[in-house]
Amino acid sequence: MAVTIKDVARLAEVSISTVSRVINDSKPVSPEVRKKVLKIIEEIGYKPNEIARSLVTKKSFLIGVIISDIGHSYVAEMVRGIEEIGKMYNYDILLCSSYGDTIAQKKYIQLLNSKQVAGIVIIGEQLIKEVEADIKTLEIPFVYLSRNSISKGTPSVQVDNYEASYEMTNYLLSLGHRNIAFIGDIKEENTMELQKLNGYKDALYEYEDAKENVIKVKDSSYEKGYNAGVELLKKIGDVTAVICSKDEIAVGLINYLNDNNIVVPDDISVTGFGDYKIASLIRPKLTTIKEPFYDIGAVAIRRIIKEIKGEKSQDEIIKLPFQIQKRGSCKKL
Amino acid sequence: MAVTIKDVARLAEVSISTVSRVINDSKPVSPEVRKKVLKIIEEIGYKPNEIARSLVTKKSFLIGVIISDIGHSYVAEMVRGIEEIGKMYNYDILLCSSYGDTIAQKKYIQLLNSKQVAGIVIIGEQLIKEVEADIKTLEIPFVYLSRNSISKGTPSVQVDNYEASYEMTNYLLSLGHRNIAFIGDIKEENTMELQKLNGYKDALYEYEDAKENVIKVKDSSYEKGYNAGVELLKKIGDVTAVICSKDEIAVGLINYLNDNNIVVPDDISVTGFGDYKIASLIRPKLTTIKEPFYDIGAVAIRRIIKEIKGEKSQDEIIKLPFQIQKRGSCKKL
DNA sequence: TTGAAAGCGTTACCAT
DNA sequence: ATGGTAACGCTTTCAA
Repeated sequence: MAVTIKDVARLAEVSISTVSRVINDSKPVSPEVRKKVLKIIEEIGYKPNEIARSLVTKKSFLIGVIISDIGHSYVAEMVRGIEEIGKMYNYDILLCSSYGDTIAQKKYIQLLNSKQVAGIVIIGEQLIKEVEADIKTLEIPFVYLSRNSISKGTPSVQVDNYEASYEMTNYLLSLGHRNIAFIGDIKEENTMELQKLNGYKDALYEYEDAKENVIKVKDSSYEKGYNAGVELLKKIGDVTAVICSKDEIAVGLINYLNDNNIVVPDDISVTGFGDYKIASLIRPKLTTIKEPFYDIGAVAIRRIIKEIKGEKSQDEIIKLPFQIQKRGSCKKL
Repeated sequence: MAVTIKDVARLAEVSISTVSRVINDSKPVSPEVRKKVLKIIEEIGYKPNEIARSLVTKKSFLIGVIISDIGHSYVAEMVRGIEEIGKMYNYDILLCSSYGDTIAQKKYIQLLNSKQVAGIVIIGEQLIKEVEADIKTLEIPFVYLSRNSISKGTPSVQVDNYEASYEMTNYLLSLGHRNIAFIGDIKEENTMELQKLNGYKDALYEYEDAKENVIKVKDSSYEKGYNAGVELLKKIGDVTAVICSKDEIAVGLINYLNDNNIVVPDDISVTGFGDYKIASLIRPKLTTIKEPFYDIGAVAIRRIIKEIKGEKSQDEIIKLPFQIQKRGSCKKL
């Protein structure tokens, strides 16, 4: 049996209330007593039982993080941000992978609630309204993070996708490209992808000689990017640059082009979105939008901690700055 | 205030003991009463408070996972395995990233203990004896996972690195290569790297015309692999194939060779170790040893759960099968 | 089969 | 400034 507050109290010859006060700095304790208690604590290596603590305070210093899949490097980055900043405030991370399954998400939300988590972060491609409703009834501070979808009225942290896409398109235009294709996972609900598409379109709009070319893919995977290459090839000679809405798509596309003896960037320029780890590992290195995933996680958890402390946050959606990473996959025309 | 066992008891007109028995199936309850209780539970959506439960049972259904860095894809894979299998047994994952810092690891061990975790998995490049000692005093089931170091007498799950390296070397030999270099992060403590080196050496030993060439790197990173290329180039023309002890090293090396107009696999064959995600994303695709990281995590957690249930495990080190993934980075001489 | 009550290790209120 | 004690929500003896 581990040592408890009672042992400390007995050995220090004070009441457990006093020991509690010393541990929590909750009420004044005379210096001598404090010293004595601290000494005993040190001696017998007492550690407060967090479980008992949580039971009475109803706070667990646990942040539930429901993710789609830790295998995605951007998710891992976000989790890092959440964890590292959380730890600074003594919060620990309870990890739950849903693999996009709504049932699992709902189950985890209940589970997290029963573990009395202080906050919840959901990271996923999409936030189902049902899940959102579930979480809101709990009155637990929460933030939704995605690289993909937007949920109106839900606290979130992200970059300005429209702006990023606009700037990237402009960059390609400035390089002399006029026939720039856009490959994206565009669905009605996928608002971020739509924002990117709009940024692309609006940038092109300012150039009379620019031509729009949109290829839709069903999801944002390496394979879909690879396959999109087939459709793109029908347009080659025509298209000189491609904006991909995700790095995976770009990498898949580059591999397809490579496998078909089309040289990036000599024959065609390619850009991505995200700046995942792989972006600087492949050859040519990928020109892409650097999304600050770590910071997104960090800001999300800060926001939650703020809310725990009672400071209601201001904006629903916090926008973080992005950057264009110019690398070898693009070339002046 | 959430509904508690008392509410259920009141509404079902039974005692809380009975409700408890129904929830836990711990003692016989008459069918009618059970049904009534279950109905109420369903109706009011009662979920037992896990915290209160843990307090009395001293079990938390939490598995502490202390990792180096979730950013490494192999770590992410292991965590996936741990999490997914853990969930099947109702265990949740408490994630702690140490970034290799011993102090942090020790702190987390105490923290996990105070949260009354049922088991601990440590994933890291190295397990410091001090940390190991700490954990062993706790008498919490634990497993150490690494892609790198071995800790004698510590429960672990891994592949047979010697065998894998031996087979990979043999594969290259069978392709006609005789001047095969080995690049590894070899330090005294790094026993896995040493095992790989020995596998390589022993395989070569059987061929009289085979030549040994070992390049040591300081750690297993992409950069070190890239830089190892410099040293390797001094030997080129001579060396026709390179075994890298990690995929990162191999990818770094391939990029270096690529940047210096040396064609893989035409001029030189390269192999890796791990089969991280990137291995099949780069061009040429990397021939490598597929280590079953997901399964390693899965087996580790199974082992812990077994131990929780009182079945002491058999072997200290469980060996899992590996596979050689033959891809484009190697060529017949 | 069921209920009453003790107890898990804390915190927080109420006295003193 | 300090101590006593109820309460947190549950499990688990002990009796009935």
